[in-house]
Amino acid sequence: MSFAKKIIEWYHDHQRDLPWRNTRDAYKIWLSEIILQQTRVEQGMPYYLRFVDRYADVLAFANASEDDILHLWQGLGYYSRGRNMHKAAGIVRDMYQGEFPKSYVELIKLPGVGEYTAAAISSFSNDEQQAVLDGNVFRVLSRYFGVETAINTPAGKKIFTQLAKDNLDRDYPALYNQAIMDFGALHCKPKSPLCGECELQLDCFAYTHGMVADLPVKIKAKKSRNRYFHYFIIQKDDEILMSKRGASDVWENLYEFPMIETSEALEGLEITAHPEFVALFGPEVTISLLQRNKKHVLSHQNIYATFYSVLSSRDLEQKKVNWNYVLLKDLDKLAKHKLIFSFLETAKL
DNA sequence: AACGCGGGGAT
DNA sequence: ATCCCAGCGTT
Repeated sequence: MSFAKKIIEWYHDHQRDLPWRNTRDAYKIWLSEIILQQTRVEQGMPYYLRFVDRYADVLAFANASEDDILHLWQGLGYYSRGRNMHKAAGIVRDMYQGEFPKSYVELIKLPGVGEYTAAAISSFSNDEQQAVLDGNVFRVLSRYFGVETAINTPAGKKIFTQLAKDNLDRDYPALYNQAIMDFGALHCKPKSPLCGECELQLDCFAYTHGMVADLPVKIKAKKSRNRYFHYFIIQKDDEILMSKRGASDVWENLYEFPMIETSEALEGLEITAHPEFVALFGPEVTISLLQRNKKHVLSHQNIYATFYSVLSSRDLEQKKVNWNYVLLKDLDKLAKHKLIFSFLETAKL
């Protein structure tokens, strides 16, 4: 029996019932695929349900504002996905008359849709013969066929792309793609895979050679850097000063409190001697510490955030173009990153 | 070819 | 602590 048939056989007995598998609507499949990029099914599920409920079709999605999309995306991470989705929806509205494309060659042109996502949507919505290659597929193929080339190198990508294509079930591309990903997620897991009860055991290179724990090979990421953020809570009557983050850094276009970044950790109220602080607030300022060195871990950096309460007599709204006073009761409506919304949950302003 | 980009769960 | 998740875009 072919590799594909064995995978599909496993799938018949073990598949998950997921909402985006019960539709051929390319819009809904697109929604699920973008949400699930680098995101576990359990984590993405509530977001998927919220999005299909709020935006029933791509036109509703396109006609929302980017702020609205990011607000619904809040807490899911990798926010460029939300921004790119909004751009893509606008393209589908303006260039495709609101009809979501279903072919690989059209899908891959959309922002946020790469090779994996184009293969997934075109096979699931239109039975195109496109093999998906995601983290699950890399792992299953490397173990079963014994490929030791690192998966996160161009050479590895080339080998695995070919291997994925060669093993695609040409008669049932959608079924096979779903099957191999579920097999990787539920059975051929990164840690403690279920080899003991695996029907593919005797044909699996890694199992027969005692290399299951060694595959796939992956080049390790470099170490995270440390950053120190100082956030200022500035209230005026029933309003609070908020700032919208710019490009070329984390959390692009999300809202937060006005802040200063320093290259080293600071003690107590040392921030008041910082040139940037003096330029913003001047000498006539009252400041107090609210929360110190809250650690926030991203995949590529460690952020240490300190929160201060600030009373200033200056007109601070004009200090920066991205600064604006927001009614406290409207704070919930802004798209914020986790550091900010989790501070607000405990702060009770 | 390498890097930047979140947040959370499993081990 | 470390790994990795239905990856993509930029440099």
